Amino acid sequence: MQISDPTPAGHPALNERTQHLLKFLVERYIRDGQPVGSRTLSRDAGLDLSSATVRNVMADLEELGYLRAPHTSAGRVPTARGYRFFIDTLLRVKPLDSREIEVLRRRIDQPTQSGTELARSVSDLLSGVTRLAGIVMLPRRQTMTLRQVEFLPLSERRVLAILVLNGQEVQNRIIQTRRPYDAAELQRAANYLNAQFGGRDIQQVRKTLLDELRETRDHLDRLMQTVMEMAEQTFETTPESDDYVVAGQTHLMQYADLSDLDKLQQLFEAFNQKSDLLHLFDQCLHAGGVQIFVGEESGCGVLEGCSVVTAPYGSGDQVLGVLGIIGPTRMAYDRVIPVVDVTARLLAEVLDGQRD
Amino acid sequence: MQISDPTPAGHPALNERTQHLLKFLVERYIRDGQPVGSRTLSRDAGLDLSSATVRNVMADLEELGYLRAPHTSAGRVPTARGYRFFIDTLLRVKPLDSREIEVLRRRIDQPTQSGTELARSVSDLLSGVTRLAGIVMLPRRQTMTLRQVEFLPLSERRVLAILVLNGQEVQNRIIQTRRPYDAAELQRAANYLNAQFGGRDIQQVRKTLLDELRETRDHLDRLMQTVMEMAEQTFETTPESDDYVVAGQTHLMQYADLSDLDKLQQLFEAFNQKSDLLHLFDQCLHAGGVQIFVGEESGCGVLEGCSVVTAPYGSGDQVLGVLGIIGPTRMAYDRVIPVVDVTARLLAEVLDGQRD
DNA sequence: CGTTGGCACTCTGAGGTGAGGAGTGCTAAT
DNA sequence: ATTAGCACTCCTCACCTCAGAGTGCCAACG
Repeated sequence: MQISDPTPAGHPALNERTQHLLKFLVERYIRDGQPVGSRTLSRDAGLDLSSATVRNVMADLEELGYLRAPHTSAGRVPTARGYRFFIDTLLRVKPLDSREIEVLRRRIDQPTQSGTELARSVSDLLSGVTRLAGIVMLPRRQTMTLRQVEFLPLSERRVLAILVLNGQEVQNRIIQTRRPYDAAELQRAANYLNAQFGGRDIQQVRKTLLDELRETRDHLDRLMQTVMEMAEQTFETTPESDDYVVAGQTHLMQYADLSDLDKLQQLFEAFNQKSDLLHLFDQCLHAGGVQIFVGEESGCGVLEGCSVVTAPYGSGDQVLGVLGIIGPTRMAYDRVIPVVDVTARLLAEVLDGQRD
Repeated sequence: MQISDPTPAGHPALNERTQHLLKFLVERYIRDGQPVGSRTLSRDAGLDLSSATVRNVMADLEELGYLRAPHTSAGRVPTARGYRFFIDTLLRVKPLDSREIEVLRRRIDQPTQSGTELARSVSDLLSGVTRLAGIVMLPRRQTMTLRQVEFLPLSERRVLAILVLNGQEVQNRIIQTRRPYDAAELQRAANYLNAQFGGRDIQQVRKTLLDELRETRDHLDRLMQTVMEMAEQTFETTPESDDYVVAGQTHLMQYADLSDLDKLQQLFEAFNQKSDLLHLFDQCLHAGGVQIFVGEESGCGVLEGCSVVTAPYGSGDQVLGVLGIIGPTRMAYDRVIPVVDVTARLLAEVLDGQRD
């Protein structure tokens, strides 16, 4: 597994002792959620140092921006920068054992009717295992390959267009037509489109057709006119179905770190809003591995106090989407990271399997 | 508009003055969210009574279970029973003016691709207008009429079944077949099904087919075998797509009445769980008008402190589903009720319009 | 020179107190 | 039946205190 850092920031060299103390402090804070004081470190960190010495080290770490003290006499807490350093250079991830992986695989590899359904079940899984909010972005429309298109007359001027994409995803659109079409005409148009464009990228299809239309303009034969009218609406703005699926939002209400109702509400609204998070996930599409955003690193104001762990998933060598979790900055990274990583891999496997 | 009471409870007769005071108190409490004291009522209720007299009346109302005092010196608050009486016999609803109705109509009567999309947009509307959580239950699968069915071969052993229901709703199912079918066979099977069962209720279709299968058993001709294998999976457990759609849950976080994080979390989980709420809405399907559940009247523990206002909507004389809102018990019923009522009517209109 | 014990200092959070206010219930007078 | 008056209760808030935790700094130590 490779973990990439979205905002590589220079970290000054720290001696081993300092690193060890920082690591211990972050781990302890993640475990207990309480600011960690010098005494605790002196006692439990296993370094045989007096609390006074630890205090000096902590003062240095605070100077460097890795720690901060909520108030004068309250021990120290990691800052976003502290978490960053912890994740980048101190964290040792616990790989999942094969039994756990098997459980995940079984839960992902269930027969599903649609991409959305699969995404929902995977995000459920993520949120269930991590007790955080799970997110699965759906395969992007751009990278969809047209497998088959069919037209079904519904009534006089309404035609149902059916798109089969990537061999498992089916989309419907209802088209209002300018004139009535009969079944035979529609069949011919579909045949033409399938013959010409089957296996091609859907965006490309759209572009090619538009170009063709522009060139040949008026002298289209009847078949091509039909094809054009159908295709125009079929491939137009592909229906923006749900772009991602969230599960387990309610888990976030349990973390004291986020218990401010206002913040929480803004966060939930961001989940519904989607645009901000989509932007964030877009950035992770081509990261080639687990990516972590701590606190406001994501550039997203509402994510203050939250971390996001993502991994792209793909079928074959093609990136299809991104999945991940959102939780409080104070989360068990050593566990969450491998879960996200493995889930992405398993999802890829399953998608590969469904390809025929 | 008729408002029906799900739990008709006998109310002892109250003299006019008492009713007036109760009405004023509830209205004031809904407006301000503060317990209302005898002085306030004596001053503002317009009855020219001393606070002492009012106190006597309030003591009676408390005795009857309509009011309660949060603590000794804190004025009175309506109980669930108090709200109930208020709604049943004191409330005067403010009808929407035609301009508001027009705005609603426009927002509902947008072209949509599917029932789910329409439901989402309507629940968005409900939650936006009322600043509560809006819920729209989708048309029940039972009452769906089969308009058309088509089969599309996807690969060797996978067939895409397309169901057109009620003239606007389209459903897809991918079917794994026992043996390969070619397009012509599938076409014949679809033709048969359409001819035999077009316009019939989908559950009925399923039942009829099953019966037929049981009777004729082994001596089915090839066409009927195809039909059976297809139909079996197509009409089987109709895919349990989302049963209802919720919007604006986050609004509920703003009400101090519900600001207990634990409660709120349970409530949100109930939204996801769906089963409890579905049960509740089922009860409203045939109520024939706006129905209101105050507090725990719904029988649903998590709805403590919440009220639910529902109305069934239908197309023609057929009930299709239920829509409504959920909010704190302390809500502006005089405004919410007509909004829910009118929205249900408008949705029915729109559905009628889309029928062809 | 890094490390340590000691000490004064700061800040939080829990618990206690007391005044002010709001509202009640009761009673006796109207 | 209604009302004024009064004693009473209870909440809220501001204020205080005090113990506990943790710090920063300094001087001493190996």
